[in-house]
Amino acid sequence: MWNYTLMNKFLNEFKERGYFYQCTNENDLSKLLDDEKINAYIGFDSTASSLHVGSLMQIMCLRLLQKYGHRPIVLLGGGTTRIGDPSGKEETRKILSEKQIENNIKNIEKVFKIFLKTNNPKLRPIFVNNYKWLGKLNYIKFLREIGKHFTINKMLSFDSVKLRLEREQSLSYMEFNYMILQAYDFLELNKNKNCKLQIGGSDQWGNIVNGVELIKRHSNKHVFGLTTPLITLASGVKMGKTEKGAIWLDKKLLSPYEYFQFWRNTDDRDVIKFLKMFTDLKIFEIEKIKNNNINDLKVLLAKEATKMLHGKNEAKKAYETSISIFVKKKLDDETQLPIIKIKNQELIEGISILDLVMRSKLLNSKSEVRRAIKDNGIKIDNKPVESQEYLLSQDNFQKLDLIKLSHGKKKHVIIKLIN
RNA sequence: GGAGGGGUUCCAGAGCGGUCAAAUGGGGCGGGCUGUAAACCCGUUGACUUCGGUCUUCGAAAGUUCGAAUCUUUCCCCCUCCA
Repeated sequence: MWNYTLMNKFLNEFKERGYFYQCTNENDLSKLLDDEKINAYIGFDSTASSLHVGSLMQIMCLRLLQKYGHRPIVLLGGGTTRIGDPSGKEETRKILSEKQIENNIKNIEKVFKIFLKTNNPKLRPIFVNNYKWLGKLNYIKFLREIGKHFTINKMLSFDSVKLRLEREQSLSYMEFNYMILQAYDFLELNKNKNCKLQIGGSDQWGNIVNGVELIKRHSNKHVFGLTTPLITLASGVKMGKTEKGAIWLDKKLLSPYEYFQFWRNTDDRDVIKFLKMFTDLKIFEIEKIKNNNINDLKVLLAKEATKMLHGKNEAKKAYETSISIFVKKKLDDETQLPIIKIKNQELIEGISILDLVMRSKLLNSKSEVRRAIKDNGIKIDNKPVESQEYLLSQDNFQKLDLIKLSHGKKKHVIIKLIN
């Protein structure tokens, strides 16, 4: 068993925080990290316009790396996104247009500029787009130089391929090549950016190993791969996906308040784990407080996580919004809840509750609203609306020019009167 | 290329001429209990509705029938076995 105290500090913390799953050669990597500051990369999927919390652990890995003086390389796969990774995919992906991919990449970069912000120019993240090299590959040359290092026998044995074949799901030749392209990315980054380590989720193991071996065969250099575990929530669901939609790391897609709430609603069993994984709190500090009131810890988690992504101010506002809703049950103008404006004039005729809820986007159809009302699920200022005939009128705004419209206990919207 | 089996509402999966907007389970949503947790219990889960109904859905199109998810024909897709 490897002795923790002898292990490289970065690796040590990497493990303590729960990021570690597998490594191609732990001892040698530990030595390398002791001896020099390296460049390491992680590739990110660019099929959506933003990343969601499912990628957060990878981002945190780069952040940690940076903290120990190593330089992160962020690969946004303009090239591989055009192909699609078959790992864990039930079906062939749809192919995105060039424009879309370029836009996605631009937007995703912003997230890294937040998480990997630094004053040290030597540690600034390097952004690379593999389309730059993959886009101009010469097929024959590529087969001769790179393709010769891969055997079909071996490729067939990788889970990403094997599973698809076993389930008799079709796997296109295009997708079959994905792993070679990813291996080639590593080779390219090793040559041009002196990148010696690739990190990825455990599902990337096969792809990463391929890269390590390719570099060994092609350039006779020893590089490393490191994977993180797949995080499943205590409830058994894969992290980051909720029925309502993904937890995006972009305030245009998910408000800071909703992001805060996501963390605030963490399952009890996951709280300590998440504090370690997704905050900057020191491990020993977390150990000290781990028996504190569980709800206080959830608030701490939510505050820290929100602060990291959206900044101190937004985090504070998100916290205050949550307090005003769940504790004080009072409204104020500073809220981060969505605000729906209505004109005084509209109140003369009155606005039907059906239309109002539709405008608030709290629900998607009038039928849903009717049902929700029947189930006591629609509330105005915490009082259930009793009839679908309910009309919003000037009477609702006697005291304040704000009212709160809610669906259930957790989804709220502010209705604001304007002239 | 030959022989069979199948495509059903978010998912899995029943239905196999009217009583079917379609059983059941999962998931989702709401309510209760609580701690903005878990577990549990209850309700709900196509759209529109003047709450009487109306409209659109069972791979696609055409047809038989008073009436089709259910029968026929053609087409598309998936699977199993044989060559």
